[in-house]
Amino acid sequence: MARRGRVELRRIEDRTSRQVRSSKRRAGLFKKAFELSLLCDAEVALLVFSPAGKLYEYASSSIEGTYDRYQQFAVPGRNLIQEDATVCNDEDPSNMQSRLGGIAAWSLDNNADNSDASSLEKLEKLLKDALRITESKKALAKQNSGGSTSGESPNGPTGQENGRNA
Amino acid sequence: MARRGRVELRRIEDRTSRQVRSSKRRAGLFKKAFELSLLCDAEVALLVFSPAGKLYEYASSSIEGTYDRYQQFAVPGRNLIQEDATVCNDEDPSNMQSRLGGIAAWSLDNNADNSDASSLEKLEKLLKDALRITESKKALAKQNSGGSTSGESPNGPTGQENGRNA
DNA sequence: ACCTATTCATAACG
DNA sequence: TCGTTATGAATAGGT
Repeated sequence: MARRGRVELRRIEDRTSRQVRSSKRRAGLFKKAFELSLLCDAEVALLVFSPAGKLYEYASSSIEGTYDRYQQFAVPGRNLIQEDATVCNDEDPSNMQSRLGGIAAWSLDNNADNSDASSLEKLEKLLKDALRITESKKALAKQNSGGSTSGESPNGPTGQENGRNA
Repeated sequence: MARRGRVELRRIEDRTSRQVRSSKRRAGLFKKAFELSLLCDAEVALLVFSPAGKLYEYASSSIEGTYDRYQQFAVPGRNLIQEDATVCNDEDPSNMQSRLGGIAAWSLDNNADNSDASSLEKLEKLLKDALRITESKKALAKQNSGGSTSGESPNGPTGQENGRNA
């Protein structure tokens, strides 16, 4: 009733089995990607094309944005804003945060499957609430006219992947 | 000597701990990505920026190539999402999941200072997209298009991997 | 789709 | 940072 042995590291030949595996593993992969971005404050972009040519995507911010950043890394002529990576901030539970937390929880709970009608209605409410708050905050931000661009903490070296650094 | 309980679904506050887990989870994520591409013959592209701004990448073929495919795939659909259900012959649970993941990520990324206009607009877009999908799904009720009818697709066995993980 | 046995991933430590 | 180990998490296969 379970795996007999270790997972074979080659392409699954059986079509049905491969499709089932694909769904499950994809869901797992997306969850892991989300958790990494959440727990470790990383910017993650993930694209998956199934053999059938179907697109699945995840991005902690946006695919385009992250890809842009990636390209900047690859091009030496581009200067990156260099700031220290001392980003240890706290939490600020706000009304918005509560709404978003609900959404996040829903998201994780319904990881692989979300075709349930009642769940969708609940989600819809969460989304509408969050949107309303967003609009309000946006209006307020305009009044203050204070716009600090989003900035992470880019470090220097180009195209470095697996390295230790400080 | 091990996990005392379940994993907290919150940003890791302790800096050292966060970095250690980041490394481990990143490695795990890359491994999963590799396995998915290999076992299920999927095309996978994964970009991760650590909070320190370091780039980690994995692609079963190439980042550029997959992103290219993504653009061709995603852009046409983006303009016509709200069309009649006839256009949406591809039910995509992960798409919703991705958007929600993005929202959740935004949530923890920006809750401390969500007075930034551009960030708010980004969130607004995420919310609206998610809402739209929710509405569509609700309207479609429990109609299931059956996913991929037959599996295989004109995708060559691209079993390459640039991964650098153990 | 759901369940269960088993492997896998990984948090806490040394 | 590396290795070990106990425990939670993911998941292959069956139902």
